[in-house]
Amino acid sequence: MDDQPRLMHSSHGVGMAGHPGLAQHMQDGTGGADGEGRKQDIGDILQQIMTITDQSLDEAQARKHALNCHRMKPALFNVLCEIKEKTVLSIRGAQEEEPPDAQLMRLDNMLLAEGVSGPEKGGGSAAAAAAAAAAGGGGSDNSVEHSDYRAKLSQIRKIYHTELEKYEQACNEFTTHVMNLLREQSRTRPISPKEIERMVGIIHRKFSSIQMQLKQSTCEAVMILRSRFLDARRKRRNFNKQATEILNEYFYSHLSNPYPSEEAKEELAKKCSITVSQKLVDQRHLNNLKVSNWFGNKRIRYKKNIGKFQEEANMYAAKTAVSATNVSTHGSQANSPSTPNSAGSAGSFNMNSGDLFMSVQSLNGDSYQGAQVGANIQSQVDTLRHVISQTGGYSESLAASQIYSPQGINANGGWQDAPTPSSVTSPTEGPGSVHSDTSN
DNA sequence: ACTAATGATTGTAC
DNA sequence: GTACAATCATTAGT
Repeated sequence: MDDQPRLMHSSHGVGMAGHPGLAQHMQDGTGGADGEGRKQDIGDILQQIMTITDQSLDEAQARKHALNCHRMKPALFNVLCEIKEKTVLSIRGAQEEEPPDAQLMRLDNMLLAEGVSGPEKGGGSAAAAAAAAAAGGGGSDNSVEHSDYRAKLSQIRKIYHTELEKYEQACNEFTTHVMNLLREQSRTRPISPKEIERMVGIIHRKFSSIQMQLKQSTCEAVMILRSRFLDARRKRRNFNKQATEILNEYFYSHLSNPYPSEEAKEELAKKCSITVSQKLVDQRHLNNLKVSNWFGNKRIRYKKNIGKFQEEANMYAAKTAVSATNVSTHGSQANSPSTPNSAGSAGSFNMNSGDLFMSVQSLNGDSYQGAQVGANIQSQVDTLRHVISQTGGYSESLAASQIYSPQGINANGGWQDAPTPSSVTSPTEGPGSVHSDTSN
């Protein structure tokens, strides 16, 4: 870095004298007078460079020292600094003081929210398992998934922190290096402390932009991880046995109208521990959607192949029937314990209880004389059909072949479109004993 | 490896 | 917006 004064000096002192051959060569080139002049300059510079090595180090040092000790040096230095400052400010003044970057803030927020940049949360997987257990209730199936996710996340976190540290260290090292360099140079060049400060600022900005890139790629990694592990769309998980049981119970006890209301869906989701591990979106809506999906699939698959589902239907029917009889013997309101929202869900279905009983009567051969049902509770109606099958002493196989005719489904298919659902399976005439739900 | 089951998605109709 | 039907994609049983 001591080349500068030497260079300046030699440009005056040596010139082209030492290498006439080169100068000659330069002059031989084509071009006008202007170009020739420039080539002359270039030749000068080349010459200087070549002669630098010829100079002795001692000589250079001596010259440097003489320059530094010159009595006019401080004054000249100050003037030059001032001029430089003014020029630099006029050039750069506008682009200084940029506002805090919104993008950077977003990235920071996200990293903080994902637990990447925040404080360490205990021992990684242990905390993850606890969190998963807390979130999923009885969801032992997705805790594995969660811990896997957490492990990957902490891996990202680790990489992020080491990289960040590396960058910070490099930044500091580079800053001190540049500062030292500039301080050193300030003895021979007009460099004010202010300029050093500004240079440090520039360096920091450069490094923070690198940091931002790091943050951005970390965010991307987290997003990819999220989508891989937590996006239920991609990674389908079967509901656990208990959840399927609860849903099936509801389905078969509402077979005439298997359309749970929003409230019912919510309750079912809660009961089944169907929870979506996404805090940012409307979780309740997603949970309900899962229940809706299940019912949609169930309806369509049941309708498509009723025979296949008969056994299952009888099983759940027996289950709910038992609980229903238990409830009724206790003299309480006729409401299936598994279907607390049944009353509300019976609204849209285009079939009344009377139709149901018509089918019930025909199915059993005899007309139904059994226990009276509590008015308009649709689930009770459904459930009682199986009470009949049980108290009537029908064998399982017989019940399977007869009881679960799709009383709610007409020939056109679909529960909803059935204008006279009973007509398909029960041509036998018979007035329904209950006509409570005719509001639809 | 093959297949059935099953949760999710998509397109269509109302 | 919802339901249905078809389909996709994954899981689980063999």
